[in-house]
Amino acid sequence: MSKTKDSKTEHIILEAAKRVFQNKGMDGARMQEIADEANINKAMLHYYYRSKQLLFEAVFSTAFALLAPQLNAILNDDSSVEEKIRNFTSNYISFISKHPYLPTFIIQELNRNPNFVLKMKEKKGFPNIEKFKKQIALEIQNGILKPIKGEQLFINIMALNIFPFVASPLIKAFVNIDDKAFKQLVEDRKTEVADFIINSIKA
Amino acid sequence: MSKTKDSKTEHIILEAAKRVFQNKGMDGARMQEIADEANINKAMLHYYYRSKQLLFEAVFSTAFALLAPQLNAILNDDSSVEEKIRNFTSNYISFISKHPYLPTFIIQELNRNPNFVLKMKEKKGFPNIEKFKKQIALEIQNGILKPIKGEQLFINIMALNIFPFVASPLIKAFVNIDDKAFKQLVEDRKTEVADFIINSIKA
DNA sequence: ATATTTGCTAACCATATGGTTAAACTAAAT
DNA sequence: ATTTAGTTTAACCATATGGTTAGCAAATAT
Repeated sequence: MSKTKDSKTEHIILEAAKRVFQNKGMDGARMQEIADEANINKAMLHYYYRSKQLLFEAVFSTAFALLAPQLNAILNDDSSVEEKIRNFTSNYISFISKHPYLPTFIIQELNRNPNFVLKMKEKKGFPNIEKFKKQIALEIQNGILKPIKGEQLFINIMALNIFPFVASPLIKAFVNIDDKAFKQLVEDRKTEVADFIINSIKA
Repeated sequence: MSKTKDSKTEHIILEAAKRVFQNKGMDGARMQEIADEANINKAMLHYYYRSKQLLFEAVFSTAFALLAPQLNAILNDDSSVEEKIRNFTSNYISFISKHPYLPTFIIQELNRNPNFVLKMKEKKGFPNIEKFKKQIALEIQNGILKPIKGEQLFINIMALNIFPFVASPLIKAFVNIDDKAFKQLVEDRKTEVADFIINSIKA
């Protein structure tokens, strides 16, 4: 059996690169380490992806493309704000528990190269907050929610859901718990966070 | 005038290293860049700090020592939970606005080297959550607060206060605002966040 | 059957990088 | 004036690192 059109090697490289880049970041990652991880010759990395930068961008785009739809769920879905918050919180925490490095990786690399976010903004499917803002304003007007700016609520939802994963080493240290207890704590947050938010905003 | 005992150069190096490390991280920082930033010969870095690793640790410890007391304020202060939350939120956001790279730097580097957090834990003054937990339990018992676990509340407070700084490029993109509007948004959070939390937990 | 393309490897290259060294300079102590 | 101790510099070193090249073998096209 020969190679498929979209060479299997290319895919193996991307997977290996994902693991290494997400652990070490762009600056900490080494092309040799990626090659070792993929069990191939280092030259193959350049054969398929030309440069470290381009390989990195391939990994980053893939990662971002995985995350974006999760956010669009809360921004563009048609259910009520309360429903959306409950669904999002539960789904998002499940999702990130399966990809724990994702948010840290994305946030770290966007901080390293903020101009990078512009590239992402151009792509279709980039999360947009406008519809969400209108919905919040409407539910406030209808007396369902207490007054709050859509932007602030959105940031709060993001913060409460994402932060524990980004700051896990810090939290484990402060709260003085091991990995197992942390996992449980995060699991509890699936409902905890939604309750916390809704308690706060419901009129 | 000769040099003081604690050589001025040593201090200049530390300041330069702080700027470079906080911008580029351990992996992205270059000793030559730090030397240039300090306007000195690269060998001086090693003369005063032996190695990149030790210079980095000096910077990191300084940074952490700056942040820790801020957290202890909410954990060990004697005022009521509501007061603490209002004070902390306002103070912390003011503080970080002056040192915007601090939390990102610390979180990024702890993720890079989680075993590093153990070193910090040993130091006295390392934030401890026990007293806070007891206080929460007590105020719940007294009917002042709705039931919530101290750990979860603590994480929520951290998340709401710290996350916007850590994820600022992402937030600016999603909410579609420039630096100025972001600054205003963060300023508003000084009271916004406290209200949000207290709304949620007050019985 | 022959030529061409594709996937792949080992060896190599130029440069960057953290770190070292020996000598020079400075200022205070003798 | 000379010694001594601390400070600074230029030059250097070994290694790591991203990237390139020439060639080979299998597959594909002619």
